[in-house]
Order: sequence, then C-alpha cells, then structure tokens
Amino acid sequence: MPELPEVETVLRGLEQRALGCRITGVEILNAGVITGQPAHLREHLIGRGIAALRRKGKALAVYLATNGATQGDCLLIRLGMTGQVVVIRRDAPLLPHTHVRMVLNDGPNEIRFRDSRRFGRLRYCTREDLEKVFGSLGPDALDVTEKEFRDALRRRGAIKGWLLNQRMLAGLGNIYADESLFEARIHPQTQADRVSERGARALLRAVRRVLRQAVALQGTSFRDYIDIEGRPGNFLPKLRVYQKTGKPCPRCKAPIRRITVCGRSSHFCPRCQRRTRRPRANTNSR
DNA sequence: GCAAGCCTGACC
DNA sequence: GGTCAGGCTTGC
Repeated sequence: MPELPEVETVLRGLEQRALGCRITGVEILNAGVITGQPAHLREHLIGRGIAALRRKGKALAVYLATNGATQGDCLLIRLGMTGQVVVIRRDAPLLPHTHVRMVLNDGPNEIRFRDSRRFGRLRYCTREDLEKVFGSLGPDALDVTEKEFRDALRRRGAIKGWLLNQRMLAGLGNIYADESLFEARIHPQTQADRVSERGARALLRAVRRVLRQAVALQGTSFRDYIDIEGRPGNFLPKLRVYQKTGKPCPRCKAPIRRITVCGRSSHFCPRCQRRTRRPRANTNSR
C-alpha cells in the first residue's frame, strides 16, 4: 500500500524521468479515477510542462508550467491502495487497470496511471484547490516538529487511529503505523492523550526512523506497489510486526499478535508493547 | 466476505 | 467543532 515512502519514491522517480518534460497528450481510459471534469483535466494538462513535484503525506502534486514557468496549478495524484504511476514506452503493452496515459515529449515515453481497486484519484488543482487539500492534512510525518507532534497528541482515541488520521499526521498507513508503534514500544490501543512525554518522543523518533529507512529502500511492496520504473520496494524484509501474526517478536521472541483497533488490523508484540494505564494528560497545565 | 485510503453525509 | 458509518472496488 502506498504510504509516505512509496509516494516519495514515485516523486523522486518522476523528478528523474519526467521533470522538464511537456505533456503532449492525455488519454483517459476510465473517467472514474478523475476527480472533477475529465475534459477539464485534459485541457489543463495538454501542452503544459512538468515544473516541479511536491508531496505532503501521501498526496503528490505535479506542478504544471507554461513556457517553463509554473503557474501554481498542478495535477494532484493520490495512489489510494493499489495505484501505480509508471514512466514507460508508449508502445509497451497496455496492462489491465490502466486508467490514464499522459504522453510526454520525451522520446517514446508516457506516464501511465494504473489502479486495480480504483481508490486512487487524479485531479486538476488550481493553486487554491491545492492549498485547501494540503491545508486539510496534518504536518507531513517527515517534517513535523516535536512541538507540533506533542500538541496534536492531545486528543482522545487510540494512538493507532491517531497515526492513521491524516489530519493529525500525514503520511502513515497501516504498515508504517504498526512498525513505528513496535519501534517505540507502544501498544496500539494506548490513548493518544495518555502517551507519556517519553513515549511521545520515542514515537516521533520511531516514525522518523522507520520512514527514513523505508524511503532509503524505495518503500515496501506488499502486494501491488511498484515504482516509476516498475520495480518493487526493498523494505519488505525489514518489516518486524506487520503481517507477522504468530511469528516470534524480533526483540523478545513472544508471538506477534493481531488485533483490531479503530477498525483496522494491528500487529504488535504483547510483551514489548505493554498497554499502559496512566491518567489522561492534563490539558490545562503547561 | 474482508481489507485498504479517502471522501461524503448524518449526527451531536 | 468532532465522530462515525457508508460507499467505492476487486483480489484474495
């Protein structure tokens, strides 16, 4: 599932392979993946250059340029669960679930958007649209400051759901949420506002460490994820608890458990990640 | 029939 | 303001 490291890998791939190119054609094979009017999207993309790329959490903005200058508008890409963006020769066979093709003025290449589950979306965004979309997201998980992180933790509900809530912190999905909680030795059902100061520091450190390592390894290919060149990520062997139900904890050998928290499967070590019951942090203090 | 990420709408 | 359910889709 594409989370922050996978989207970052796609961003870097597009920077290498598509930055500076011009979009000369857009073919929409399935309008269902387009937010807004498909014709509108085509009109705004055709003839435009790719000026820059920017990511917040799992959202990827491809800035468009006219005569080399960015206008602040962009193509917003959200990969959903199974979305893929590849740069590939135009004459390469069209795989199933290919929904959009964007022809580049770069030799024989085009950008393709594939998505079997069709949870992913492409959307044309004005500068204002993008500000709204990015504004609705919490701080990016790799940019968040300790203060922002601690302040955002002051709310009820399980820490697992908090980590998955993109309005709190943008970028984590189920894989890296479970891995980060394991790293920080925090039980997924711990209430966010009852995470100790030490715990909060450990969690932020864990989130950064896990995400940075995953970015360095081009992400995790659990099922569908591939990068711009069609290559899988290399983080899979680094997973310690995600989908390891019954396997020994890499730290203490206790069998990894799977429970449902906030409606989402959560993998954790029942010995390393003890459930703490401490008083709710007093929001009036400080 | 479940699971996933994100959006929408209902409700307090 | 916040929370929560429902819907989308399809491979397993």
